[in-house]
Amino acid sequence: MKILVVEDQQRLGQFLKQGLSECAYTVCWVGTCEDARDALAETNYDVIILDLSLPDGDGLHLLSEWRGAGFNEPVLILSARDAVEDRIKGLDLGADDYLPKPFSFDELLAHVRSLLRRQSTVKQTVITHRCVRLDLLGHTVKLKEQTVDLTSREFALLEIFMQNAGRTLTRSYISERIWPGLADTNLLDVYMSRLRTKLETDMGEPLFKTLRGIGYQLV
Amino acid sequence: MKILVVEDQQRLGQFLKQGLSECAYTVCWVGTCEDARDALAETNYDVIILDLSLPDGDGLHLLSEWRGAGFNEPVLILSARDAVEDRIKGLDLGADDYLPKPFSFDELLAHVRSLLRRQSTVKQTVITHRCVRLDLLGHTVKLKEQTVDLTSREFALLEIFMQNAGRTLTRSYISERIWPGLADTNLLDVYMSRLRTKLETDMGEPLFKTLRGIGYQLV
DNA sequence: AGCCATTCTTAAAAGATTTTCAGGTTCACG
DNA sequence: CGTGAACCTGAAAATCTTTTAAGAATGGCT
Repeated sequence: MKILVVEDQQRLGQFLKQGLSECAYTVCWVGTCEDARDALAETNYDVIILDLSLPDGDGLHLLSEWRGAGFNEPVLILSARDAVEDRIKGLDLGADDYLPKPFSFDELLAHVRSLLRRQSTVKQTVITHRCVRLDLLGHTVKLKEQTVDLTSREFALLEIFMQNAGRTLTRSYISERIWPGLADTNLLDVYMSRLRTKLETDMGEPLFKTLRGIGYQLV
Repeated sequence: MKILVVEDQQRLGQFLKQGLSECAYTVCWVGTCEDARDALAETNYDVIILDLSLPDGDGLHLLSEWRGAGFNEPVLILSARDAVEDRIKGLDLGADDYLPKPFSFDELLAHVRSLLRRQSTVKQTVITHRCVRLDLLGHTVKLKEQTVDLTSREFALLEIFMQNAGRTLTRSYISERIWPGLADTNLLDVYMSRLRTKLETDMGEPLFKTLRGIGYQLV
């Protein structure tokens, strides 16, 4: 389970990162709005813990930006501001939970568990990786805000990679999934080439890494 | 939107019922565990507001009973107990939110809105109607256990009907959704015919009803 | 460097889907 | 009952997707 912590205070950020890590969560800790934007654009998170007072902007603004862009990860707001109006504003902007500072770490954990439990009953239908967003329900693909038209085989292939981002997938594993019984063809090569020409435009490093003799990997 | 309020204090219960009703929610107010059980067994609610101290039992016990039975309506716990341990216990038993008394009504509303919003983003991925099952994620259709192969246009057309089962859909509405800008063709006729031959096999009454001069309806 | 196996790319054939079109059927209304 | 508009259906044409196949490029190895 991946958690993004957006917190500028050094002490608290460090504390959260360490505490959550010890509970077997994968934690990414950023201290600015800009870094938070980058982090979320890159991968999916299961929960976002968001402090409102950030050096380069308002957390609430960041939240409404995300919701507007279609990100619907559960957000837990962390804030010293305990004015009722602020809490209402936060919830109405799309926050899922609100924990006033100071709080006990155990209580934070309980809130995180609650949000995760809820999330797990909801099937994830949008997968994001780098600047690629795959909507399984809408069957659409976006490459940094631009819609990319993929045929159904192309989509299926990309879906396998997105579901296993970072992992190495062998040729036979992929082929068997998309073209069962059609080994000994070079279909996979052809479709990898097509995906690359459609997706690997103006990107720094390539999206798909070839592992000679083994298979491929979405980096 | 239907809300179940479980609250034994006369004054507070009345206040909540009236306040929420004025916000256009349908409210059912009960004062005991027993009534709450009955109410939930009878119909679905979109949100449950649960007070912990009840005359005939503990609210937390009721909650764990529900979760055990598979009810996963969002539950907002309302409680004077503000000990951290109690809040943690409530959340871990399956509550989605915790509002300590006393609270402002506006804040309660914000929490309710947040819970409802989250609920609505939970997308249904399998739609069933009569003996037709449509899996939006898997992009598959089953007609009483038998898989039916549909092309993507056929699937899109069926999806519109399944999403609006029973409702009358005008020709222009459907056409505009699937073939934007391609009015004045008889594509809809052609595809309705195809869907019918694929789906209306050995069924009693037909699946699609034609409303002459208007459109169609999934019955 | 030179070789070989693997992977990449391109083009064209094969296959499937979508669209068009024309003739047939049904239904409401006079 | 005849008429016309609306709807249905089958089949051909156009388009798009998938597959096949063959030469080019690449990378590891001696």
